[in-house]
Amino acid sequence: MELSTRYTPSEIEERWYAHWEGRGYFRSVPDEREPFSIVIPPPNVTGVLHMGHMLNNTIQDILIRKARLDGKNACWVPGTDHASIATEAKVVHWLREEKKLRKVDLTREAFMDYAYQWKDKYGGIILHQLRKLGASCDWDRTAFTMDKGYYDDVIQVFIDLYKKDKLYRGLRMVNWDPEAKTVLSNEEVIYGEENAQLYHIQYKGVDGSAGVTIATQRPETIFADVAIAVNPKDPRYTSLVGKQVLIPLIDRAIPVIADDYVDIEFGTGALKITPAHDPNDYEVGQRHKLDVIDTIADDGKLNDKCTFLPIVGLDRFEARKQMRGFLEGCESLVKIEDYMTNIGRSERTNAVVEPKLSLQWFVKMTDLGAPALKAVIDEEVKFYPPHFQNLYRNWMENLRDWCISRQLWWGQQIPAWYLKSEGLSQETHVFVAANADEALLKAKEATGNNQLTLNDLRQDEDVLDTWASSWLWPISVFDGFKKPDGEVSYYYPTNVLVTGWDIIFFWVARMIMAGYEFRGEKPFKAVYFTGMVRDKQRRKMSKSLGNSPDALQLLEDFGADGVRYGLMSSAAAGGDILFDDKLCENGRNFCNKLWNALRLVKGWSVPPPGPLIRGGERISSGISPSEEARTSPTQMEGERSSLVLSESDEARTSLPLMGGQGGAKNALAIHWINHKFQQTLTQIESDFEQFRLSEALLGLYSFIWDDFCAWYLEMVKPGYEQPIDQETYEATIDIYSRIMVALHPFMPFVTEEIWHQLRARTEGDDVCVQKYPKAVAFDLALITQVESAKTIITGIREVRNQNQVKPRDPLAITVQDSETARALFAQEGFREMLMKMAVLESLELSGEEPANAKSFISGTDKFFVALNQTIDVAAERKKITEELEYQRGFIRSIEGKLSNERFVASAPAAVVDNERKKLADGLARVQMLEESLSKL
RNA sequence: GGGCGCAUAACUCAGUUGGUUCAGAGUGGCUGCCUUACAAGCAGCAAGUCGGAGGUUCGAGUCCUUCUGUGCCCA
Repeated sequence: MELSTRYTPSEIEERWYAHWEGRGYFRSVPDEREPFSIVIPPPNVTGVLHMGHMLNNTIQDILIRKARLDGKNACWVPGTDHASIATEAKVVHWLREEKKLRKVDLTREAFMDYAYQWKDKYGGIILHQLRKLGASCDWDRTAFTMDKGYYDDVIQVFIDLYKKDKLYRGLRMVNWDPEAKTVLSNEEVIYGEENAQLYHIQYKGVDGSAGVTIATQRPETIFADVAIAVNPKDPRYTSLVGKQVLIPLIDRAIPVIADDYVDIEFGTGALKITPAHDPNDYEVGQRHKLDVIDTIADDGKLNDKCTFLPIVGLDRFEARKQMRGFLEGCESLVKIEDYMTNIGRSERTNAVVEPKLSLQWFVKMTDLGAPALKAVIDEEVKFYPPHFQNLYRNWMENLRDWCISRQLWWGQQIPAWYLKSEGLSQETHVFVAANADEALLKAKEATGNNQLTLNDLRQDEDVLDTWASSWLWPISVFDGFKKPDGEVSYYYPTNVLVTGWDIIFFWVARMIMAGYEFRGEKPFKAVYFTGMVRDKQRRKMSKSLGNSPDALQLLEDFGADGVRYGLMSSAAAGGDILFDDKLCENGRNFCNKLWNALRLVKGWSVPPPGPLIRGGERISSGISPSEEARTSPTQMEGERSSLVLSESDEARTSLPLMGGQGGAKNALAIHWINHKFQQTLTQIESDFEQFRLSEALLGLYSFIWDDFCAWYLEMVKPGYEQPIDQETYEATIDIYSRIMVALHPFMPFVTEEIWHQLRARTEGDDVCVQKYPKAVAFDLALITQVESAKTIITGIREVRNQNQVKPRDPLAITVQDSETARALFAQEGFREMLMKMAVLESLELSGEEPANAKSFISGTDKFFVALNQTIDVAAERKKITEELEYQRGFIRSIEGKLSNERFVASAPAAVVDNERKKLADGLARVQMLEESLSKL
């Protein structure tokens, strides 16, 4: 079969994904195996796949696929978050555009019907997009934070917390989003430096004196002022404290008070106190028992409490503009100065947040926080990278109560009912219950009035903060609230959470709290924090900047494996990644490399069983192999070669080295690549344990590209139109297959395809469900030996390059006879390997230094490359002299170390021995260089 | 103001408990190759006082102090 020179991912990916899913490989049910579970950070149900998702989910998929290959019961639970504000906004927009309906004209029930319709039609697109990435989620478990069961869990938790007195309703200063007309949690407010103006306004004294000048950036709120505050230590104002001043334009008298909160340095040192519109002013107001005058309505417009009619009904920003004229008109405006300040904006709508006094539901955080903080400090829950502990601790030690009510419809409606009757304060008549009937029972009980009906009750209009549902995610997706002893006890705690550090407070911390509060146990053993994906200019990728590449287009252009490679190759845990298409290009090229290695191997012809063919050519030389190549073991028809026959890696690497059908060279190459693979696997195992996924991938990449393709395949590759021996062929297919398993977690599609191209496989023999190769002990000496061969070959190639000798022109090499050289060449296959890889016509070991040759040193051996050209003696002399300088310096530094008694006495013996060896090698090299120099 | 990071080649970044020839990778650059798997490729090469200064140590890119620059979080 002809294979294209390029790997074409598109149809291959679709086919394999369907195959995996069809065979139920991603399905997990509890069994006797060790579980390995991950719950997906649920993307917004409105979301579409972006770079952050791809990074995040690639990491999860790698971990899940690795666990699956390791024989664990891997379970990855997918799902979406109802994202109350974002989704409600989309639904409102959709109703307006498509249905010509306004939210205000709809009943709550009708709106919710439409919202669910919208969700079913447009929601969860992202889950389908994740399939294109290769995400091996158990789709049968797809969860949604507004599913009936999930909804009920959220309600039950609310009731539970209320019963435990960890939840209360109270009047507090909150962050109000006038655009979405809802309250926001502190975490939903984004602060940024913005240009603003500071208005210096004079408040005249009631006694006709000059009074005081204050500085404010919000002149439109002066009508809500209830006092002027100064610092008690401020000598400028001591005489004023206790006096009354007049608010400009309306001439309402307010007192001047003293409070430590006031910063003497800032502005004029006098501060207007507006408890309704500033959290700090609210605190001051509380301390001094001042009134609260709320002059701004829910929509951000000024209300009639201003008592200054010209600006009533104006938006707060418009009012601010007009205030300038009004203040100038009454000669109260002293000056306006520009300054930079932090402005808080709504994460969702970008509207400037309005501090507002409001009656909301809060979760008490102190009790919840303590075990959650301890868990992380004690590394019960381990953070990767660990420094996020500090960020977490910083926040957890300064917890404020969590405002969980939102003035929206899309979400879990707060299960609290109030008695409608006038005159009763809502606070004293709140009934928290699972449903209206229960609430009614409670109401009757509490009031002693059995005549009450459902009509007398009113349910709280608000819904819960989205995070007040997603903090239950790791428990609820396993139905852990209703069946605490069910499968949740198998999967929980989950193994690892993979998420961006930007939601460490929103979500991670709260999940840990919920875990301990509702199950008495952590929700996950480890948290892997991903960095942010940024563009080349280091900007965060965002829709508004338009700098985020289209995720689907990337998958289309480079293939899922290519994109996965691109994201992972530069994604150390916690570090931001500067995304560049180039990275995906590397990934695509890597797929292509793998593909072409396949083409090479598939192109080999294997002769039918019969007389053995000796693959390694023997060229007579002065070197005699340590012993005659042993013949390969007798083989049964159809049995795999001795070099590959065993299923266990242990046996594979402990085989004696001997020449097989492919000769000593191929035998050496096969052994070497197998041992090198073990070495790579050992590293990968440790990388995985520490979540060093990027290192694991790069390790595999260089093993495959350099060791396997550039060296191994070139070593065993037969000559043009030559067949390959059975043994080498089998060994190659075998190692190639195992490499595909090792790479599969990172690049699932291309590895599955190649796995099937390499051999005819029986139904169900898929790479996706193999056993991950287990690292066993490897022979470092053997690896080092072949490394020396590589160094020598590179040395010869360099001489070639420098002297314009064509790669295909055979060269004659002389090796300076020495003990070390003899030892090297005693290795069977070593010489043949050099002959082939360096393209040599002869290789002699000799005591004589050949004339007219270029020399180089590798290790402590000296090689002469015969050239049919005159040697530039001066240039050669210069080169050798430079090298000599370097080597002498090298020796001096080692001698320095070794002559230091304290070094010799305190450093470990191995280190000292190694220094001695380095010194001896250095001296040998110096001697050789000096010889060369004298002969020139 | 409090806290947390980062600074290594032209660029983007690795570098694990301090110790092998440890100063690395990829990209870019340079030289030469259309070599029968791959030009999305092959062979080779050059570039760094590991931000500055001090300290601990037999030994520091790695640990400590400090300075400078820079980014982020919280207030």
